[in-house]
Amino acid sequence: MEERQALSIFAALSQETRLRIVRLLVVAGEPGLPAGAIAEEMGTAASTMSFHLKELEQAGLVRSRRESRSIIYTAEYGALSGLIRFLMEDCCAGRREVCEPALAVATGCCAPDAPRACS
Amino acid sequence: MEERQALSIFAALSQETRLRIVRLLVVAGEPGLPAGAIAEEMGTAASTMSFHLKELEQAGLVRSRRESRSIIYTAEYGALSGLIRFLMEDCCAGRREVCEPALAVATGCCAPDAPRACS
DNA sequence: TCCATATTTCGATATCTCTAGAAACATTGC
DNA sequence: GCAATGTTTCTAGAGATATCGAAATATGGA
Repeated sequence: MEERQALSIFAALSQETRLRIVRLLVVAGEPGLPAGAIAEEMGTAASTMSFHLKELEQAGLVRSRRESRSIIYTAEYGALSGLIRFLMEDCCAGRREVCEPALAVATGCCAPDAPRACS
Repeated sequence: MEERQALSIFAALSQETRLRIVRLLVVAGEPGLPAGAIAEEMGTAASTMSFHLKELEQAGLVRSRRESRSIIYTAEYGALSGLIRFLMEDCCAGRREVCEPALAVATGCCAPDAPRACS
């Protein structure tokens, strides 16, 4: 991942509503959620939600598709794992203090007998 | 890591100069670098650098100590690994698409025969 | 075609962020 | 005590961001 996209993703995730949107969409999974449902869940005006969703889409964190009258948003898992990779490779440079704790978490998350949720 | 601190860290890292500062300090390691040296490296005014360093310190990404006339800044590795953990545990919830690629990176980074740098 | 629904774009406003010069503060050495 | 050095705080201004109502756009159904 290039620095420019990482900066863009950090900016996108630094806003409370947008972080909650990403969380919501990650849990929602493949089927995703229509913009209106997200706005209702967050308690914001439709236009405000549209603004935030555009930010997230431009950062590459979500993808949208039209389905009849609705526009359905889904999480882009690759952007999230790419960001984690960026943090480890960029911040690990020359040091292991960052990478090793991350390895421990990832190992716990992804063990064959781990529950579906990683926390 | 609490959502509040994660938001604060995302905001801190969403600014190009600050991201570069973190990178610089991670590489600098334990001895750290004085504010003036960082400002010179980045080509910013001392007051601007002070502003950014304060942001980073408030986010918990760096720590400062006085040494004679200089103030030395060092990276807080725990905040970085904590952020990675936050991303994995918060975004992995119910899904493995994020965690598994992260595990692959971390494994490569931290293998016994891996070079000091993780990328 | 016309109306209802879902969402985005536009316009305006309030707030926050970034920048750097000037002044203030802290430390050291003479 | 005084000057030099290193850093922070203050102040101000330019630019970016977040919010929402109103208007515009797109789709589906009667």
